[in-house]
Amino acid sequence: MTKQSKSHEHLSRRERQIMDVIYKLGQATAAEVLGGLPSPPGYSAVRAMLRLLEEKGYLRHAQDGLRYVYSPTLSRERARQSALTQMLQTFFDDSAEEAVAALLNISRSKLSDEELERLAKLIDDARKEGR
Amino acid sequence: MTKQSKSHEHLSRRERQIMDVIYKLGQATAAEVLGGLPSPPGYSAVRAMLRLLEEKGYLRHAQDGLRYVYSPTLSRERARQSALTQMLQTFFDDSAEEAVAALLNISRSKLSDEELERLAKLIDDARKEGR
DNA sequence: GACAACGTGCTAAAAACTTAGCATTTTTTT
DNA sequence: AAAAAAATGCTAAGTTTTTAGCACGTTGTC
Repeated sequence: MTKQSKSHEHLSRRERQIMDVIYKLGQATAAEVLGGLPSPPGYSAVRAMLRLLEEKGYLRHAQDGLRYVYSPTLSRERARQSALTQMLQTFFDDSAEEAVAALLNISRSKLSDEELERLAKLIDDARKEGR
Repeated sequence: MTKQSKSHEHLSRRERQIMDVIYKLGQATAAEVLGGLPSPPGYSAVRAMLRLLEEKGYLRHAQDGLRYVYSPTLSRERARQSALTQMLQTFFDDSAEEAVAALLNISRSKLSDEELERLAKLIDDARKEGR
């Protein structure tokens, strides 16, 4: 194994689930996290886990009145990249082309004309830049 | 939580790591899996885990001479979709457009002109179909 | 046909993860 | 100003995951 994506790779199941909820929401309180978990455990289990994740450096919290609001240490931007990279390696033989194709395929119906147009432009830009 | 992707969501850390290796390789023997794992455990730990994953229905094996060659139950194709969908939800607010943009961004340098051209065509097709 | 090499199955212990419960603190309500 | 409500911290127990070790089977080699 060459590179550790440093993040998701290490997390236990619950930890990962919790991080996912927080990334999805941007930031979240214990109660919100609880609401987003599959087979949700008790409230204090979630809190314990959040404390643990913070201790391990994956989360930080800000105080909002009485509550803690947790947010990821690693920016969503970077987490995205890391997750995408890992995904490319695992499922797409490192081929971005195939990944894009799969994405288009999945969301074909959901993409509006405007979105498609913007995408076309993005690719066009990439092509120009390559020259 | 509405939907379980039924696969990765449930797996423990090691289980996930092992499945990733197998998806990456397509299929793999115990020794190959071992070679692909981070902080690799002992050989027999890996074998035990493979047996467990098979028992749980995530893997099947074929015999090749003396060895077992494991492959995923869920086709790579479907696993991809499931992983992408989950990823979209977690990191991209369900926006395929943003995901594609991020992909292009990450692999800008790695994409050849031909690949970009094929992508342009894919998008073009999607646009035509939308009409 | 004995021996080594390679591979598997199984079991039980160690380690890690996950959880609940109680004590404490701060805020809000009456 | 007392009581209730909303949060957190911590500890210890319960459960699951993860691992190593040993027993057994098969194949090849001398």
